[in-house]
Amino acid sequence: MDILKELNPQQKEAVLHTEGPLLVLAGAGSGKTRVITYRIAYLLHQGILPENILGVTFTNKAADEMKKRIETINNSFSRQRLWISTFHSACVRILRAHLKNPNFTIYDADDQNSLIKECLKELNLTLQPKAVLATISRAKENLITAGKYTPTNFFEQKIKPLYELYQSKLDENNGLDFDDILMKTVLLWQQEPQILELYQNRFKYLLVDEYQDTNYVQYLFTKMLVQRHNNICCVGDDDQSIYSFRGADIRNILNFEKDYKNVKIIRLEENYRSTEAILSLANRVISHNIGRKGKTLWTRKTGGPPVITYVGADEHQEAAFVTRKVLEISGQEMTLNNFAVLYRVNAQSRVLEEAFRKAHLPYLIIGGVSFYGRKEIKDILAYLKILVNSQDAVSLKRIINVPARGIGKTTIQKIENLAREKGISLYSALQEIQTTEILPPKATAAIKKFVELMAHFIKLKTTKGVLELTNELIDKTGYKQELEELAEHDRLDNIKEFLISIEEFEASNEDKTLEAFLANISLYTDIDNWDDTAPKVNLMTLHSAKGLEFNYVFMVGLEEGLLPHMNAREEIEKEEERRLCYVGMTRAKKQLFLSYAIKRRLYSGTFARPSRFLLECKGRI
DNA sequence: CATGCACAGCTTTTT
DNA sequence: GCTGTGCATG
Repeated sequence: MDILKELNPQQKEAVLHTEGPLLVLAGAGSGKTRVITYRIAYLLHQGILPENILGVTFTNKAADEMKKRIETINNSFSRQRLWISTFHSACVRILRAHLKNPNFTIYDADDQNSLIKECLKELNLTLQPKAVLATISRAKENLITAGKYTPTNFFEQKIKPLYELYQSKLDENNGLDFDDILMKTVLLWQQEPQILELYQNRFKYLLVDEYQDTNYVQYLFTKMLVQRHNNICCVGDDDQSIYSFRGADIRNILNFEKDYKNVKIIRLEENYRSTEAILSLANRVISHNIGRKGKTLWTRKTGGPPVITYVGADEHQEAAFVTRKVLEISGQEMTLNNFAVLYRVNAQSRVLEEAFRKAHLPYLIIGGVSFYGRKEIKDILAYLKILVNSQDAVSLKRIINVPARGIGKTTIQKIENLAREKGISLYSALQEIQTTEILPPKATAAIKKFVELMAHFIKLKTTKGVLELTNELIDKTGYKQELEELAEHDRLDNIKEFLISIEEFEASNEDKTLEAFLANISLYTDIDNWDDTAPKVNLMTLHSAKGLEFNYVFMVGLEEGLLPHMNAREEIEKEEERRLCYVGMTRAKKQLFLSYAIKRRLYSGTFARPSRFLLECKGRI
């Protein structure tokens, strides 16, 4: 097979070792994606059917790219039958196939927030929604359902009833949060072994990317799945584990040898991305961490322009430095998409934006408030979600009076009361309440009009596609008109963009139903649609930068308190900050710039001391 | 029901 | 120090 010539000995070994558990410890820029794609291409070449392979990645973007790359190597297989997807997408597919009520709504962070606030109100508690949700999320990641949740301290005692109420509301709404998607899949497999068997038999070969960032449910998912055929290939890098705050457990990769028998371990240590100047510095920083699997990256790209450190008087000077350098280098040879500015917290982007705008440098912020997180998009999506799942009260309450149609807070309260009394959904209560005299005539008329409007859309849904339906929706609800009257051009543009994304969905997916569209869109984020060829400087957090590479990388705000962040107090947390720093540094191909400011106004504090990670490079820059 | 003001909250977040 | 949220007022 010709393609094997394009691999180095270790990569080739990883591709050819198809039977039995395999752990590939792949350093930054060592051709990890190449190994996975070639491995799948090789399996297909060996006559393995596409439906017998499951590849799991962490982003849709990675999944899409992988699929494309496999096709360029080998395009004689059925794209439909090969599953390369995120954990969540795979689980949604499984749940949609086996759940009694498959038209569930996926609740994002925003929806979760509304729901937990309701719960806090009902139980008369004043905890931080964020803290509550984080605790519930941690529980779900560890497969602890509300019923099984046993408090061990005062805080958790307060959480218990909240978790129970929150979950019962989710169930009533037929809504699943992101954690439910994973937890319910594994629970389904535990409760109905014949369903698990179905998938065990189907997926003879499992590949998991970014294994260092899997949490307990994801770990279980993979472990249960491979029990029959035992062909699991996990690829990851313990030095790039940066999501422990989301439940990622580095032990999954560190204990791989104990979890599976006859494990083969292959290290990929040749870095094809960065120059020696960059890599030696990164190696130096990460060597300060203990408890590593241990590997040292090397590169053939000896020398290279030195890593440059810049000290600014304040954050504005720092931003000016970045702008100046970008202009200087881009003027000579490089288009702007070759540049990235990486920071620890999103709040740092503002100063940079100002500087870029002043210099007329086009830039693009990745992450932050996502496109699908925008109010106008979420509103439209809420309408669509109700059409699929009328039990979804969160979405219903979101748009019942958007645009304003005379259904106020008291009215909604009365409808909610009726729904609770009769034990029916909020949507059913809308119909029910019209036959009573609970509401004043004006409100009843407004409800009637709203219900008729929704009924119209529900009927339309059976005959029209998603695009036509949505077009009519923004029109008939008066949503578009309102934005036009308020001259909200940005929002109108966003809606136009949303309509384009529907067109793209209809063009590229076989299942063009609204159900499929919603399931798909809930699992997509900005980075998945990111056009990395547009001539713009990329701005993003260090976290968002994982898996990406740029010729020129600027890491800004290398100060104690920012990187490592002040909230990372424990030593293990400091080590994760160091890994974050390592991830940032290893994104650079040609040249790396490190900077900090002597004085920085962020929130109300001032940071002053250079980051310890800079000091750890000492003697090298 | 819309607007304004006060006040909380502020790390990262592939899904 | 800034921004989004939530309640009170008109």
